[in-house]
Amino acid sequence: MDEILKDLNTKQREAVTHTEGPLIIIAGAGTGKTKVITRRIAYLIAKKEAKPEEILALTFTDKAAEEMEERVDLLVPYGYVNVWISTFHSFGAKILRDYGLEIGLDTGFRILTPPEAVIFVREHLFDLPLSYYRPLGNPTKFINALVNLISRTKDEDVTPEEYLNYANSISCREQACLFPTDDFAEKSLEIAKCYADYERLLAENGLVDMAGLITLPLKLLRTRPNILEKLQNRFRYILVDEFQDTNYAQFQLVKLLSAKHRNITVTGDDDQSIYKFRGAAISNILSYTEEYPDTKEVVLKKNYRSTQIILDTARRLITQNTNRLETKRNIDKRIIGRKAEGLKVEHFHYDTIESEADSVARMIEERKNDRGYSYNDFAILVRTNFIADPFLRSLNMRDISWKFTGNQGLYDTEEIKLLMNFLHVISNINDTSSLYGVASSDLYGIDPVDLVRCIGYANRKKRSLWYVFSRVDDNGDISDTCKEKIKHLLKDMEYHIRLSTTSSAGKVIYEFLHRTKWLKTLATDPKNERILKNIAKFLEIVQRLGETIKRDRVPFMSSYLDLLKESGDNPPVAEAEFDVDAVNVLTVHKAKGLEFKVVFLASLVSQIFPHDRKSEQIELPDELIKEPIPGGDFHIEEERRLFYVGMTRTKDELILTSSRDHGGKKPKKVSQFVIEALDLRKEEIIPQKTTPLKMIERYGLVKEKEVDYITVSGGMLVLSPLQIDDYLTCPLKYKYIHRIRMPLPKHHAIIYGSAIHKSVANYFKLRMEGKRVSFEDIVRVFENSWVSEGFLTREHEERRFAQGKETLRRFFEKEEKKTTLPTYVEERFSFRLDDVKIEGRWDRVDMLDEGGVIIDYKTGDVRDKKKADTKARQSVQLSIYGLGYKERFGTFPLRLELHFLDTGVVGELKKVEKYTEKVKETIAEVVKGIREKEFDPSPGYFACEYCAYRGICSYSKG
DNA sequence: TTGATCAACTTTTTT
DNA sequence: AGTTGATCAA
Repeated sequence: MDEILKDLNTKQREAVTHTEGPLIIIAGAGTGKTKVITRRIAYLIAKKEAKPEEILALTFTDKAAEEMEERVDLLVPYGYVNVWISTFHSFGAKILRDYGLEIGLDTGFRILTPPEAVIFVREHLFDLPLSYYRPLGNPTKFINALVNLISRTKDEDVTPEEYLNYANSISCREQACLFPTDDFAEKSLEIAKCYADYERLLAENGLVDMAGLITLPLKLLRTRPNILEKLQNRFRYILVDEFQDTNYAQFQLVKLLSAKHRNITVTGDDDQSIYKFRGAAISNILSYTEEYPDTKEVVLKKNYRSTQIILDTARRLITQNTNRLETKRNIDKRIIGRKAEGLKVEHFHYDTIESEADSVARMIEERKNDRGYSYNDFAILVRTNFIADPFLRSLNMRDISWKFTGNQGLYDTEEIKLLMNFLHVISNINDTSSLYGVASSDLYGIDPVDLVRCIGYANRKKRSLWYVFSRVDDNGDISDTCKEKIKHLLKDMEYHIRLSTTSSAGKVIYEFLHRTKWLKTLATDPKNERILKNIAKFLEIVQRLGETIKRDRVPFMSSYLDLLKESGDNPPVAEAEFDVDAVNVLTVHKAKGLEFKVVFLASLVSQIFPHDRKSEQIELPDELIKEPIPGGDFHIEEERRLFYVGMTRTKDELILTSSRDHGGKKPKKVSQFVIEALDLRKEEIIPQKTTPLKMIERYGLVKEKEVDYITVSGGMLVLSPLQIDDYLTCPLKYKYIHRIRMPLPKHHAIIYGSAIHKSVANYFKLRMEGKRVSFEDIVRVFENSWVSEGFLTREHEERRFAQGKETLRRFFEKEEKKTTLPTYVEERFSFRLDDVKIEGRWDRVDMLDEGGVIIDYKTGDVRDKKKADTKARQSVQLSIYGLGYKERFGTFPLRLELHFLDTGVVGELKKVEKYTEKVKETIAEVVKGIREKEFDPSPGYFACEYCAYRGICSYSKG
């Protein structure tokens, strides 16, 4: 017993020794919360208040559960202790394994990770009652959002029935015109039905998703009183860690379980609630006393981590929030620091993000040398993973080792890309871009120039790269050494294709690693450890997937992996060894619960910290959220708590940094939180200028530009509007498509679009020849232009085809009513602009009395006029069409139009002159770029997401 | 005050 | 290919 109560302060002891009845421990940062909770468990056992198996302790992470268990083990004499310490989720899983049968659940159920849930929905996409949320032009568009929404809905303990009731009530109100329309009721109903069916499908397949690990036990306890009673009797004491991060459903579960003995202990800190985005209900902690009016309340105020000055500064910041226990319930949370004196919290503002990062690295070096710190004592905390990059680079420049926790992007590493390309080739030898990816890798080291020659050859012959490779002997342009390499590559691939018919995907990959001696090469240099780890991680994923899919063979595996990737799953890359002495770089979220001697809170500028709020693709309606919705600017308050968490990680010294120039056009402002915490006036913030010497030094580090081997012939350059558009999206993409002309598999949207186009054009041509056209004639053209390629499923293709017919019918009926015909259809135009020739084609031109109207037909899901107008204005192609008109007819066209055939919406561009003038400059820039062989990639979130060359482009983001 | 256009950013994480 | 806040012109 002495051991258990040893070196506890009064408040801690009070919390540990409390016996009967509810208890809340409000534990500010660094006040020894874990210590209290573990000692309390030991105390209850030692005092014989409860047997070990009568205690349930719930945490959020495996790590936290492990740590707690370890510490309890040390405190309790008889070694192995039967206390039930686990995460909420694994507790839920255990309950379901034991009693799931009672609610008709297959107790051999499998747990779906979120990406697996996405795959599951995608597999059953056409079994679900979707329409708006499954646009046929991009059926997978909302899958992620739907899975997220359902998960959030479950967090809020909202059942499918409740959602359905809600949707129906909206529908009633909408009909009574009490609600703004925008098909909200219809959409809600669709979601409600989809949610219900999703649940049914999961159950039928013996699956439980993450949120289900909470909601299904809830359902079980609510409908089976005998089981509820059994569990209530069993758990004499229940303890919940990090209570401010529990969601509504989790608290419901705990409440139910503890209803009998009412021995419920929760610990947490309202000021450290930072997981709103995954359902954390801060109201749980804020209104705990309302739920349990007889609760004992202990506030831990002695801090064992930070200096007083740091705590005071953090407090100045956090008291700006309104949703706090201190303000709501008048609790005094002022914490007393580890020591009274200490270093002031400093803020440094810099000119550029680079100089900010350099200075942080320099300060680390200085402190290490002067004060005997080791690298481990330092942490650089950032708001987003993305912003850590410049800091890592600066550390590299000074040869300071670092460990960066949480860099996502396993699928974006070169090694995994190569393996994915390899799997693609094994699945489909005619996948030219993937074969290109494998061939150009270091493993085979085929000369890029020869490779481009082969692709050119493939294009001329209209064959795949594989075809060209297999006849490489006939090709006089290719060097003999290269021919050998190509043959070697083909032999390898053939070997693995044969192997793949009898072996699992994991085995095939493993063989590939061996046969190419890649594994061996990597193992020779310890620097490659990270690459090896990444490969191991990838193999693990393949393994796990292999267990869950019907046939573990490469072709299936590779399409599942594509799906995983598409659905946004991108596991973190391997981390460095834990015990190396290195500076810690991590996000504030990841830093929660950790402490460091010296903390740099970096990149403290507006739009980054506080981060801009990003709304979900599909929002969970407020009405369905059961926790009281907090007032105040909730988003800012959450960010402020996050900032507070970051500050309170510090033991000795806290340094805040920010910088003005982040590479964009607009300068950044210092974060409002810095100003609040330090009570600064704006004029006190003067950026420190980068010295010219520093700037020059940095230039030395810029990677030399890759020499481009694509020739742009002198003289006349011929460009199409599409080419110009592609160049603007990404110069490298332009190079792939229009210079290398890398063949691509057909995308269903392209097949659909071109079939519609051909049908429409054909209709007009016949009409203009004076012929009568029946709807059947149009459909015949449509059918003949249709290619069965690239569709998700047979059903998708059929529906899309039917939709196309519908679109054409509407088009036909509309046009038949008109008395006028187009003046030109599919009319070619070309003009010269300085030394470039622009060649293009108008879909349709109508010469009206007032002037010409150029029409471009589009397929796509544009529903409202405003959006269509915006698209028209933003379309470079349309402006070029206008310029072409001016060049041919000498006058500007009256207007330019985009006709969205699927929806019947028309976007108009009326200020033709302005836009055609502007587009001239744009063209000039593109031409300059192409002439100067500027094919540097411009990777961006959207550009890359829809780029077909992601798999082979090393700059691709996401 | 409103609308058009530009520019920036596409999070944080657990099971 | 989507949204939002800022900024500028009308």
